[in-house]
Amino acid sequence: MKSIENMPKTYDPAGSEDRIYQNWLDKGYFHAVVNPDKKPFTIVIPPPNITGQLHMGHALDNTLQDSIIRFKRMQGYETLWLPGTDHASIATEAKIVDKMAQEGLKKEDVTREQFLERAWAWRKEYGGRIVNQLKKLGSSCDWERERFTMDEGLSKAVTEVFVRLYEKGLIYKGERITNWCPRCNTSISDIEVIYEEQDGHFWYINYPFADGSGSLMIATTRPETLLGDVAVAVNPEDEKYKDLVGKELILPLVGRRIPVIADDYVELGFGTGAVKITPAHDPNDFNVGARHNLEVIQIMDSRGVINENGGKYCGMDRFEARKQIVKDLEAEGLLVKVEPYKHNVGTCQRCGTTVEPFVSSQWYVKMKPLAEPAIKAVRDGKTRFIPQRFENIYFNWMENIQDWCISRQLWWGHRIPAYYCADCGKIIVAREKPAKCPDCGCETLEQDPDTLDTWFSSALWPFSTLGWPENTPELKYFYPTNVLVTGYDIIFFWVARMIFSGVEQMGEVPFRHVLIHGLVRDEQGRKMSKSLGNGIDPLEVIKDYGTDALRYSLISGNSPGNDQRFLTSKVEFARNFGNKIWNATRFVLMNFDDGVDFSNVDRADFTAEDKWILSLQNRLIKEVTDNMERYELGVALTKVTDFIWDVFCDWYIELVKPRLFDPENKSRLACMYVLNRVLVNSMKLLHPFMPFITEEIYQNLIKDAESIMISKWPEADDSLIDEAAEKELGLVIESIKSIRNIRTQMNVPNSVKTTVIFVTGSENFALIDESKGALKRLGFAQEIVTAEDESEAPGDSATAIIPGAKIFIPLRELIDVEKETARLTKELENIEYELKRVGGKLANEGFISKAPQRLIDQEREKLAKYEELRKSTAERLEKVKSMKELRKSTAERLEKVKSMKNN
RNA sequence: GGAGGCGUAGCUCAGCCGGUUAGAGCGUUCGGUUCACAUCCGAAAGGUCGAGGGUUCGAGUCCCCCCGUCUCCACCA
Repeated sequence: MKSIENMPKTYDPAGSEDRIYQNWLDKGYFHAVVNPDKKPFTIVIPPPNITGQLHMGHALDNTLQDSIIRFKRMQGYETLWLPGTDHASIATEAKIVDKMAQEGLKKEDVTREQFLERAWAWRKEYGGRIVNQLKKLGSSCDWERERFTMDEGLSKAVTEVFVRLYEKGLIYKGERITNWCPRCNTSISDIEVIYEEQDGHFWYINYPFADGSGSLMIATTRPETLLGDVAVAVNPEDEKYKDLVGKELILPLVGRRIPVIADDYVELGFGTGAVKITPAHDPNDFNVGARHNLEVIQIMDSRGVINENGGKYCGMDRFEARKQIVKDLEAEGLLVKVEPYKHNVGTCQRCGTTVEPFVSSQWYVKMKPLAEPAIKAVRDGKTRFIPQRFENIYFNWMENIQDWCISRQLWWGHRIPAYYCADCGKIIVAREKPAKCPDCGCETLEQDPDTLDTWFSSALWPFSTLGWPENTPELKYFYPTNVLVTGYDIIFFWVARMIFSGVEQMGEVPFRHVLIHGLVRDEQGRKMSKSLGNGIDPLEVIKDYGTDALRYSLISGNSPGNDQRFLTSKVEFARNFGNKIWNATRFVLMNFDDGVDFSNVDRADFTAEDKWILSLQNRLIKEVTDNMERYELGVALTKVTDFIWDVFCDWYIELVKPRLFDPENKSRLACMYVLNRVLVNSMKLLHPFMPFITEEIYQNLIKDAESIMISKWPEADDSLIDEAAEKELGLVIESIKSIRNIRTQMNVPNSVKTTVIFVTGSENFALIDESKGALKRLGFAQEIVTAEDESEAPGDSATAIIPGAKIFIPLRELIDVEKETARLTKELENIEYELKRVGGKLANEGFISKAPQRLIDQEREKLAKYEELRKSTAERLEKVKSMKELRKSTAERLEKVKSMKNN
C-alpha cells in the first residue's frame, strides 16, 4: 500500500475531479441498458433550457438526482438517469432576436427559414454549455441517451399527441380573449402571467346620458380601454341605478352611444357601482359582452399600440394613450377625481411587460377530461408527492383548471400540425401535410404559422425520450419512471402536465414519486436574481471549494420542499469534512503494514471497541439505507457525517492507536481490518453525496479497485449488532469524557499526567484493563488503577460518578475544593431533577397501565441508576465539603501562626 | 377571498410514525504545536421548542385558536 504517497496533507478537488469524471465516462458506468435480470430505476432530468446557465437551483436539483441515482445504482438497480435540454421557445427566440438586434436586424427582416437557421446555429453553439456544467457537478447521466425537445423523435411525439388530442376533440381552435405579451408579441398561457402588486390609480370618469339628463360615473384603472367600451354595467339589484338600465350614454372622447346594462358581475358597493365594459380588452368584460351580445371592438394591435378604432389616439402606445386620454377627459370636465390605488397587474413571466388581454384566434387543450383521470391517479396514490402537502397544490390547480392556450406566435418551436385549405378554409390536422383538401380537393394548403407552447413538448418528456410513439424496449422497461425531482415552482408548468399526458397517452402515470425541493436563497434569505445581482455561481463555488463541498452544502441540513439559504460557512464546513476523511484515510494507510492481508483475520481478536464500531456502523447502514429510500437525503447525510467524524475519527481511531502502534499487539491485524472495513463502508455510504473524494479514497484504499460508484451498497449484518459492546464502550467513553471534564475544570494542563482510579464492579474490571491504553492516552493518565473499594482512593481526589464506575483523580494541591463542590452540587441537582421526573412517571397510574412495557422497564432501570448515582454523589459531596472545612481550618491555623510570628 | 409553509441556542437549520436529560454547523468562552488532519483536537456556556387552550399515561411532534412572517392560487372594474 504505497497509495499514501499520492495523498498530500490536504485534499485537492481540482486535481481529481475532471480526471475521475472522465474515467467514469470512459468506462461507461453511466450507461443503462434494457436488462431483464435487473430491476430498473429511472429518473428523467428536468431538461434545462438551452439558453440556461447553471445556477444554484440546477445545482440543487441535479445533486439530489445524482445522489439518488448513485445510491440506486450501488444497490444493484439498472439505473437510468436520462438527460437532455429544452428548446425553450420563447426564451431562445428572445435571445436570437437580441442577437439580431446587435446586427441592426429585426425579426421581420428575415424569413422564417433564415430565422430558424440562426436559432439552430445558436443551439449548436450554446446549447451544450449547460450540459458541460452539469458534468462539472458530477452528474452521472446516461449521456448516450441525451435528448433535445426538438429532436426528430420528440417532435414526432409532439405531432402525434396533438393529432390524437384533436381527433378526440380535446384540442380546438377558438377566438377568445387570452393573455398577450405585447413585447414578446405572442399569446401566453394563464400560468405564464405573474401578478404583481403595483401602485396605480383609480380614475373616476363621468359618462353623460344621451338624453342630456346628467351623467353616470364609472371608475377605471385603465382609462385607455375606454376607447373600446360598448356598455356600462350595473348590478341588477342596485337600487341606485335600477331606473337607468336600458338608457344610453355617450362614450366620452369617442361619441359612441352605449347602453347601460344590468349584470351580476358588477359587485354591489365596490367603486361607483357602475362598470365600463370593454369586451376586447378585459376577460371579465369579454364574458359580460358575450352574455349581452355586445360588439367586440379591438382598439390595440398585438404590440399594444392603439389602432384605427382608437380615432385620434391611433398610433400611440397604450400607456402614452392613457396619459393623453386622461388629459383630454380633464379638459372636457369629465374627469371627476383620481385616487391612488394599489392593484395587481399581470406581467409576462418571461420579460416582465404588462400583459394585455387580447382577443385572438388560438389553439386550446380542453382540460377537464384530461384533468379528471390525472387527479384520480394521484388520489389513488399512483404518484406520490414528497412532501405530501404539495398534492393539495396539485389538486387545487387541477380541479379548477382552465383550458390551456397552447399556440404561440413564435417561430422557434414545434409548428402546429394544422393545415388550412386556401380555397374552402377547411382545417386539416394531420401527422403529415396532406396533398390536397379532402373537401374541395384544392392542392394549396398552408400550415398554421404558430408554434406550440414549450411546455407542450416538456409534458411528454418521460415517454417521448424513451422512444414513444414507437413501442421501444426502453419504453417498456424504463417507463413509468421512479422519481421526478424538481422545484415547487414548476408543479403547474410541468409536473401536472406530465401527469395528465402520461395518463392519457401511456395509460400510466409518468413517475411514482415527485420529490419537491425548495429554492436556494442568498445568505439573507432573498431570492437569487439577476436584477438583484445576488446570485452565486455554482461553478465559482466548485472552483474554490470543490464539487463535493458544494453538493454537500446543498443536501445537508434541509428537508424536502423547504427553501434554504446558501451559506458559505456551510460550504467551508463541507470542504473541511472532505479534508477530514482524506486525512483519516491517510492515517489508516500510513499504519497499514505493506501488503497487509485480511484473509486470516481472527474474529476472536476483536476487542470491545472493534465490536462497538462494527455494531454502530451496522445500525448506521440500516438507518441511512432507510432514509435514502424515503428520499430523506439531508438526514442520511447528517448521520453519515456524524458517524465518520465523531464515531470513527474522534473515538475509534483514537482508541485504537495504542494497539496500532504496538507491533507486538496480537489484535493489531484485527484492528487494521476493522479500520479498513469501516472506512470503506463509510465511503460507500457517503459516495452518493460526495462522489469524487470518495472515489479517490476508495482507489487509494483498495488495490486494483474498479470504482466505488459500481461497488455494492453496504448491507447491514445483524450478527454484528452488539449491545454489550455498545454498553461497554459507552462506559469507556463516558469515563474519558469525565476525566477530561475534570481536568479542564481544574485547569490541569495536558502536560501533567495524573493517576486515575476506577472503582467499579468486578464485571467491568476486565474492560478497564483492556482499555488502559486508550484511557491513558485520551485521559492524559500516567496510570490507570482499578480498585474494589473507594477507600483506596486518596481524599484529595476529584471525582466523577457515572453509571457503572466511580472515577477518582488524585490532584493534591491542584484540586480546587470550591470548584469541585460546585461541580458535584450541580451534578446532584441534575440527578435529583431526573429522579423527580422519572419517579413521577412511574408513580403515574396511567403510565404504568398504558405505556408499553418496554418503556416502563426502561424508566425503572433509569430510576435505579439515578438512585445509585444520587447516593454516591451525595456521599462524595459530603466528603469534599468536609475536606473544604479541613483546608479552611488549616489555612486559618497558618494565618494564626503567621500573625503570632509577626507579633 | 381561498390554500399552505415557517416561527426550536446569538445566526442558519435538523428533529420521520407522539416515548432517553431537544440536536448539528457557524459564532462565543476557555485550553491545547507528541508523528492523519490547525480545513485540527479537547472542555464549556447558551433553548419555559412564538402565545394560549385541548387530546393523551406522555406533546417540539396531533387538534383548535391567536400573533408574527413568507409563499402559492384566485383576482373586483
